[in-house]
Amino acid sequence: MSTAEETAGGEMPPWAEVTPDAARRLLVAAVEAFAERGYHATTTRDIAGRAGMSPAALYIHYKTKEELLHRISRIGHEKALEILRTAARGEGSATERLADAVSSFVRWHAGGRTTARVVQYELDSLGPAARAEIIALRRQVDAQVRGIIEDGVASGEFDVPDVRGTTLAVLSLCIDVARWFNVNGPRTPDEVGALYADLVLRMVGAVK
Amino acid sequence: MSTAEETAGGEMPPWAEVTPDAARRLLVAAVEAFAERGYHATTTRDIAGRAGMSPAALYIHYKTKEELLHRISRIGHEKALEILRTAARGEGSATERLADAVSSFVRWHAGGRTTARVVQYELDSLGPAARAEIIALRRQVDAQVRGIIEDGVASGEFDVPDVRGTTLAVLSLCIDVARWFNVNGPRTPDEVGALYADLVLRMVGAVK
DNA sequence: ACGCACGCTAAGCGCTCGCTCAGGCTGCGA
DNA sequence: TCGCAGCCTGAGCGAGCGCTTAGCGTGCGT
Repeated sequence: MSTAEETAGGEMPPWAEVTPDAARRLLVAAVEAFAERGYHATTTRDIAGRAGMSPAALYIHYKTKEELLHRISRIGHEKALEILRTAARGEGSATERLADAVSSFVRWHAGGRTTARVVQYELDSLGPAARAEIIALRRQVDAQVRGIIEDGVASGEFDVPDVRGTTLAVLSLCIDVARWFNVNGPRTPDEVGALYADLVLRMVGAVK
Repeated sequence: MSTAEETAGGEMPPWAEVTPDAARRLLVAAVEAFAERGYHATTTRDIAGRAGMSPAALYIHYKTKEELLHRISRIGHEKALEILRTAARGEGSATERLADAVSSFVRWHAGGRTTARVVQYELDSLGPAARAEIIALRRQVDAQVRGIIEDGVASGEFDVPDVRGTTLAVLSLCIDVARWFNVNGPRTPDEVGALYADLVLRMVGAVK
């Protein structure tokens, strides 16, 4: 029940692109199970059970357990990339775009912590081919943030001696939210997003 | 061979307190295996094999596979806490002590990435009792960093609106190093430590 | 010289894993 | 009305898991 609320409330229209309905229910169940226990500690019986099906039903919609993780990871990374791209292509100053990127990226990690956890921490559970595909998406994620920071440096808004290192730190800060954020804790995703946007602007030396 | 070098070079005198010799070899093997594959994906046969022993030998020195993780996690957290306590009790200004704390904490996560990974990311694989013990250690870790930041605010060195949130962010930044740091990458643990210390001083508004 | 305690191994137990397969519902077109 | 296609289940396979047990070799005290 609390899990259902979290998933429904935290993520916008989650996994709407996954069809048919039974395949989506299995995928949502897998996201919850992977986030709670980790990929390797989750059994196919557990996933099927959460979706109200028998273990065999899973294999009608997915070839293997790993295919489930691959699908989740790809869709999740595409969503994350879309969030950052939207912020990076915004019309404001580099300062405004960086604050927007960080706050929305953090909100996604906090609000959709279930999904974000799987996406960010189960990369090594994928096979070589799937992992390579996801790593390529991550490089695009990095490029979005680096682009904004480079813009700010060029316009004189930011003072950043090490652009690549600072980009890494900014992303690192956002991603780690998925590790520690607690839905029942004292902070809302919005609050953490605002706090982190402020901290990141300080990191890049924005005058604000 | 590269694993042996990493362990020997990255961590100072690693696990010297673990005796007898066979128990230490098993524990070191477990750290490597857990870091590479994760706790649940690691088999007792794999651990014993890396230590050059038969699977049964493990159970002479440890009651269960989980006891190995518990021991690793406790020793690792104690080491991390010791690093931060040393920095927090230093004699310099809050600015100097915070820079010292961050750079040494980051160096530990980068240089001993193998250990740090297990310590920071396998908490949920422990049973309730062991997990509670480790969480208590983590609260002490948090208290060290928060103490330095409070000192800096009190002395007027720092400008921090949200001390608890900023403490969280500082620790978060350091801990995530264990996720992304690559021993064969372009940065040394020292370089990352220096960069991150600088970024954190910016986050707390230190004049420097 | 000898016995015994200790550290270790070979073998394997009971169990659960990911995954398969034969068959049974159910709804829709003809 | 009936056949057939698409989903789904019950039962279970082979494999590998954590862990146990019986017994072997070695070194040390006496």
